[in-house]
Amino acid sequence: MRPTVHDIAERAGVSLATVDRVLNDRPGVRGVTRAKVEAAIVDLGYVRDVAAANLAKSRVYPLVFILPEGDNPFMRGLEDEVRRAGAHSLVERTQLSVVTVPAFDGSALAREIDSAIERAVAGIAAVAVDAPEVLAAIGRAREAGIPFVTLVSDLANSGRDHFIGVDNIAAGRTAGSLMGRFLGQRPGPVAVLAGSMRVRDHGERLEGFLAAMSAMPVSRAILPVLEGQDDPELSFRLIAECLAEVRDLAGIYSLGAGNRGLVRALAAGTGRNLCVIAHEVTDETRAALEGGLVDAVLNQDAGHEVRSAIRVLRAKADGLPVIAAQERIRLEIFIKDNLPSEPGMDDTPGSAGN
Amino acid sequence: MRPTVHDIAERAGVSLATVDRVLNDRPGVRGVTRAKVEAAIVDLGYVRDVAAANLAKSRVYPLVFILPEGDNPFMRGLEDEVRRAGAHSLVERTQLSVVTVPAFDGSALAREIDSAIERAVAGIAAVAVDAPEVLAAIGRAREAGIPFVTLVSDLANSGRDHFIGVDNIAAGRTAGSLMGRFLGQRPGPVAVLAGSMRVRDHGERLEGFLAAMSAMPVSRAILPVLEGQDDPELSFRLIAECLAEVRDLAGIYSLGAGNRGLVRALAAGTGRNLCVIAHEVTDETRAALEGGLVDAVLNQDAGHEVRSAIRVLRAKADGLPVIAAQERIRLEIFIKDNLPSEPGMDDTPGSAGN
DNA sequence: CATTTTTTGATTTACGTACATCAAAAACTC
DNA sequence: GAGTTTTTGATGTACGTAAATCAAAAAATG
Repeated sequence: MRPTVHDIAERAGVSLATVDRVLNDRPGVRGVTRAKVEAAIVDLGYVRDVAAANLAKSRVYPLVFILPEGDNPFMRGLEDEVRRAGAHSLVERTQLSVVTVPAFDGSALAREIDSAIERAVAGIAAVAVDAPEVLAAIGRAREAGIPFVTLVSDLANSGRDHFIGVDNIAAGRTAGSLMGRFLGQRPGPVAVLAGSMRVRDHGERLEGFLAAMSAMPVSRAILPVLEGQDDPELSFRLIAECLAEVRDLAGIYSLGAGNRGLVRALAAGTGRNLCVIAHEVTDETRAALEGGLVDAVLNQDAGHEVRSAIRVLRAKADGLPVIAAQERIRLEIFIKDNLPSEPGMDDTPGSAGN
Repeated sequence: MRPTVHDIAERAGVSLATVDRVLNDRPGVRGVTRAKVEAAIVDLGYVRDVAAANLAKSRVYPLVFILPEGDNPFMRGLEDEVRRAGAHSLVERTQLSVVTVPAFDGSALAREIDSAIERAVAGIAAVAVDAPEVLAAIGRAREAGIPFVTLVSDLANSGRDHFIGVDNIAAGRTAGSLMGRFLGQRPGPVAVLAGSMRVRDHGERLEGFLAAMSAMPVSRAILPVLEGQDDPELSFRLIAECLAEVRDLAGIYSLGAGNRGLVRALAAGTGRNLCVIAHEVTDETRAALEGGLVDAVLNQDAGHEVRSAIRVLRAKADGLPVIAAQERIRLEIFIKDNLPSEPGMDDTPGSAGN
């Protein structure tokens, strides 16, 4: 059975009050007494019952998610997942709130981080922006003892507790390998649709893609990057023009969030049998995958990321260990055949029970 | 703030003791009083604080995992995951135990299920076997109010609470689609290595595979199934013979657990540039994927499955809802480029923090 | 209406921990 | 050794729920 504070008191030959003072770093304990108590804690392998402590303290963990604004379907999906998780989070003593900031706006993000620090939240999860003011704000959060998790987009040397997202270089490389394998001996160049090359994630995906394509047996031209700013209209136009101008185009890699425009252009470009690889399962890419317009979608699971962020922030707030294997976000490859059924359909494969 | 039993008592105009009787279905409450209390519960949106209740009851959830014996690497990995989860499960008031039975032995499995029922465990997770005595044992568990989860291999019409695993027909279809795409125009037949066609899962994977291959533009012969009984030596022999006899072999689909023998035969068959698709990431398939002997591995995450089983059984025991999206096990496609790093290496991609 | 039975309420104890209070004991200082 | 300060212990209350006990109240019965 699990040791309790009573066992520590007995083992160390002190009172409950002294045990409490040691466990909770309260003043008024001599060093020699403290040592006795700490030895007893180790001997007994005592682990605090966090649920009991939370009950005693009526504790609630306010967590804030800071996400970019805009109509990026992946980010909107991420927001939906946070809101969905927040709907019944009080049962788990967690209070989720979502704050949005203009996409790529480092100073707005830094301001929201400071605002969250001011409110003394239990943890912060944010989609990072590569800016010095964000770096400094993360530092301040950590100094205030607030756990910080970067989500989807990391920030190196920021002191954040954990990054929850995929390795973008590996993502690009995976796209390149698949593209090469799917195209096989078929000749023709490949186009790349990005949001903006100023975004580090997009740069990394391109880097990985180029590396993998260049390792393929068949040498193949990669056209200059089309920067669609993740805007559906602009992306549509760029791809439509590319389809019109490049008669022997073999494939398209969409590494950003301009997929709505891409899918529209593909649907309009009748009879072009291209190999298309995109990122993130959204309504558009799901339909395109099922309809055969897109060959593979590389995905990171927004639901898993949100749950992971909550778990990590909770664990850090409680001073508990994080299960690394559970919190590692995998880069998923979906083709038509292994695409999970639509969210909202609750049937388990082979479902025959309650 | 969350309503408590005190709020219910006040709202219904009764005492705490009466609220307790209604909440816990204890005798001694008139129908009219019960209705008042139940109305108050609904009005207030009261949800039991399970952590507080567990503390009051000193509750521990004993859960049992019944797994097949043998040197099937996936099943041994599954067992490792259960044992790893069990190492610190008492903190979460869960007590995991593992019981192994001879593989495919329905009566041994039924006996262990009944033994677990006898011990009044809080939940049972088992790799199912298609046998009437197993079906009956699951029924008995459910009648005893013990939640039951089938793991990896389902059993239709068994009344189990949940299946945790992948859709094997979709798995086979995925393998077929990938094989077809990777082979492209390249001519030559494809071999299939199975454990035993008596196993329903293996039959389903083959079914899916054949369906996908027949939908490919290039018509291709599928050789008669090689049944290696998931035995490394037999599998090695069958594949080695196949390599020797079929000079124009284009690909191999390994749908069972004979991958150790397969990889050995591939490594010995120098210069054969085959497209190979296997199931489950194990030490052998990981090395083969990284070394280029295998082109893709279709995987189900054992760690996720174990955590999911625990969560589902806990939720069922508490009468709480299961988050369908979290508990859906995805069929993962791994190529060399998106293979997660080795377990035991705890680094997060882009890791720059604590 | 009297008697019996059932229901209800008040209360206590328990779980493990947090936190506060104050008197008594121990340690420290001169 | 006396006076002061610090440490320690005993105790109580709190969190939300479970569960038991028994007297009082309400309901049912004849």
